Amino acid sequence: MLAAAVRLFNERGYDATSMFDIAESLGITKSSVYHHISGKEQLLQMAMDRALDGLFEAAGEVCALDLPAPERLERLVRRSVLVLAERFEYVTVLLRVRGNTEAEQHALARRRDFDAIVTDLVKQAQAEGGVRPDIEPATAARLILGMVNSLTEWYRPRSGGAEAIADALTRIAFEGLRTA
Amino acid sequence: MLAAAVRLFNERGYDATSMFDIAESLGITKSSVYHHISGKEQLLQMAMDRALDGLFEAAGEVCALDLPAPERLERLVRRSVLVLAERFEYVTVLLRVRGNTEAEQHALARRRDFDAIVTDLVKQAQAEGGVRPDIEPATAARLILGMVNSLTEWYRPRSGGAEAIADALTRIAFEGLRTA
DNA sequence: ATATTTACCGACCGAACGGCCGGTAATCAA
DNA sequence: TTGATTACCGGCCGTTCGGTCGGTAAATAT
Repeated sequence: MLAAAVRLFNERGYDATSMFDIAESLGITKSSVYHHISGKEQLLQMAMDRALDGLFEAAGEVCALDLPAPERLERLVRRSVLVLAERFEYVTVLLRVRGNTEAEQHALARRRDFDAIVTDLVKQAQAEGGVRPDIEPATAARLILGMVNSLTEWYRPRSGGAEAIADALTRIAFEGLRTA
Repeated sequence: MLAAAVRLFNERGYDATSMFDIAESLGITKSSVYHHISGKEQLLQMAMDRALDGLFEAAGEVCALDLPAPERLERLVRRSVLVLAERFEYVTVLLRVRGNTEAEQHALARRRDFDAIVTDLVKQAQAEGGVRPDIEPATAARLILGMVNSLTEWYRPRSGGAEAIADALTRIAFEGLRTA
């Protein structure tokens, strides 16, 4: 049922999806939906949590590795792509919330925490050398994560392996498009 | 008035912004708003057009230049950042629409056209050499544009010049983060 | 001074929404 | 078999929304 709701949220947007729509897509009535969940917002909350938990799990594992910072950064970027692909619809929901409710604001705060982890990794990588120091760590982190998060706009789980995308993305992020 | 509406659209989302909200922020009543415009959707339409027109103007100018493809690609990426910064709130609105109405679908189609222009530029750049050929042009274009578009999520017009961001972005896109 | 246009308003409408309630039918444990 | 739990439903409620309508007052034109 969460899956059905999330699919609709992504098709038409959270606000534009009614409880009736969700019920209809499950072949039951609106009342029956309320037998299983407490309200529309709970569905949103569950979706966002599923996305955030995946991201933080990846961050925790990567940060625990005993590797040079640039290597950890690259691994976290790659892992983020894979998490996004794996929990695609949940992350898509997450990346679209605007902070209209308390639950959404809490999710935004967790996103900022994740950003801070990546920013810190960039800073470390610059200090250790191996990552160019002429770009502000926060800017670099946001641009790279922006690239990762943009997957929600066009990546479709069917369209080839996430690994290929992760390769292309990390290649651009760390080596750039230019050959000459 | 368009500016006021767009600001609210970006603060709370299009659906979550009522005509009353817009009227209130202008110090007039809802009825008065309808004296100036035909409906909520028209405001959205105008906002999206303003964003798309800027993007296509940039694309038209850059494509007309007599330069190597890699150079044109880099210039278009940079110009896109500047357009996004200049028409920040309008582009933000544009990048959030999900295609729920006919007008939104038309806007999505125009966005795809813009993507196609960038994709084509990447392809040309690969053919001429100067851009790595081991990444699918469509993938590269989407990742780079994703990076550009992510600005709507964190860039704030006050926070320093757009040129600095454009520099950082094109540097990452074309040369990558790595130094070693 | 008069006529016309422009900007605005209060009151209202129908539709859609999230959510609630009382009741029913199936499932399952004893 | 019976009692309780689970899943489900139709119908309803209060609210909010986008949008309309008839009318008023100020500005502008003649």
